[in-house]
Amino acid sequence: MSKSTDELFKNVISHAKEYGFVFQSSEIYDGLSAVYDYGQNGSELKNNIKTYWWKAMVQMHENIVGIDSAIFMHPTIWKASGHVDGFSDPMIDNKDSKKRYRADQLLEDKIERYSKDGKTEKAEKLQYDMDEALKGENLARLRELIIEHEIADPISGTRNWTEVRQFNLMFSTQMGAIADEADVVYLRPETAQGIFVNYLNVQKSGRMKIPFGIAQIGKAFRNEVIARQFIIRMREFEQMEMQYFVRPGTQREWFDKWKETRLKWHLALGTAPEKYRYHEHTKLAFYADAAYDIEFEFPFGFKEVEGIHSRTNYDLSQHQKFSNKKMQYFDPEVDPETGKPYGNYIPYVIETSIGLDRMFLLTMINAYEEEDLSTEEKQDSRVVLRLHPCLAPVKAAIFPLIKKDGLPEKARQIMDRLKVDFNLQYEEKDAIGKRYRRQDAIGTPFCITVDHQTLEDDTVTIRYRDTMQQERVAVADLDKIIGDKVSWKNLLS
RNA sequence: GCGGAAAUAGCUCAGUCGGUAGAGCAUCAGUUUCCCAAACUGAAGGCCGCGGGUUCGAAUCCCGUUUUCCGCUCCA
Repeated sequence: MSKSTDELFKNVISHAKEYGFVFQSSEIYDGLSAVYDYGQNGSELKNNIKTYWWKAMVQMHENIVGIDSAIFMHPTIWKASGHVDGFSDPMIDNKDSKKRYRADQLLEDKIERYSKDGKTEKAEKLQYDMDEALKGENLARLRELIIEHEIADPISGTRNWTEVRQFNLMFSTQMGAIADEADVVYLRPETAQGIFVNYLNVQKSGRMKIPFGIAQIGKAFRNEVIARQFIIRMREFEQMEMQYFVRPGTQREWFDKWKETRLKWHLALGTAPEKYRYHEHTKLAFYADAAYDIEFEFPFGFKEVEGIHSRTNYDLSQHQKFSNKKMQYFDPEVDPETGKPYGNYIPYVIETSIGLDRMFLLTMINAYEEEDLSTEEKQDSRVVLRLHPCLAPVKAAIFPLIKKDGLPEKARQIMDRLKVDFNLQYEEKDAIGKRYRRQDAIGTPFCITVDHQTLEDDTVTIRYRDTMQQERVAVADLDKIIGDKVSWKNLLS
């Protein structure tokens, strides 16, 4: 990371706090690690990003519908999805090599070696001890076994081990008043499962025909081992996911289509294309048959913003198995090869999953500019957020040029009419130039100034954030001028 | 989780040898009425992250802890 980009990132974080975009959670109590709150401008920006996504995905596609599923779900769902077993391994670190191992894996290796060396008795004894420890979830016992059997790190060769810890990325809590094993529920680690378990409900009640999609925006929770880099990795975060259900065999074609469609969505905001790249997963997760990430070049390097995964029929098949409910879809369309309908099958799924918080950060970084406005006479600069007008938290600010002569009253009148349609701010404090700069800092695309001439001919000046140019326009035309620039048509057509 | 660094006003940061905290910007009120950070006057804002210890005395030294950043690690 070069000094200047490092500096830039720090400045964006400071700016985000100073102007009410992002605060650390529970700051007055020293903060809560890797949890953040969105402030008055941040929540507006975040909502606008959500709206852009929702409109692009749901509203613009006749065959995609949205849902809003609960964060709590039946615990068995997480067994079916692989989240319970797949990420609750006992881990141990070697302090010298700084490598992390699965404790049971280390013991298994040792058992194998005992067997090979003909020490069958020892092998059996260790196997028994280990099974007992695992069954009882006795982590301390697992560590004892590693120490007792003098297991050394294959890299460092030392036996300088940490405690054995259970890493489970899911947060759990109890449902019901009495704490009981059976009442454990998890906070969802992804929103996708809420879509899968509702797939039949939506398909039937919405009379959806394949291919169709179900979209959802919502919070997800992961108890990350380490969470850093501001809001890049948070313990509580928000995802915007769409699962697209397709006929088996067509997944590649839809995968390619969504891969392109999603990148276009990003680029429509005006981001330089070289800031984005695809990253192909070479090592695929157990449920996937293809996976690409859309990565953005953050100041600290390219990071995943969105994943497009071909999830096969893994999730639906698993839910069919665990719930004993048929997850199949009857496809009446005629297969040209056989001349018969495609019939019953479990659909394949293409997933697009974007991290809303990362998208938010990306948008802030992209928009942030420290502009040098110095002339020969004086030094001058401004911080401006060049947000797309559709995303800007405040669409326009209305200023009386001065605080008297009836100008504030006139400005209020205009404000009252426009605020029905647009999120506006009114300011009369300080010199006009300062007010302009304050709006630049939060990315407001327009500033409307009411001056003495306004009282005579009902015209105002409108000042553009990006060019700092001003124009004199009729008050009556303001709705259209602002409306045109902040219309979603600019992004969706 | 390991190693390193840091934490002082809303933001960016000073703070000497251990002697009870400052600046710039920002904020608020007033004067001024001006189209790109104007000026002037005034005000508010800090248990120096938190908890211990050493000391007559700690923002400063020591220990612990929390949070943040960097590297490694992790990320079904």
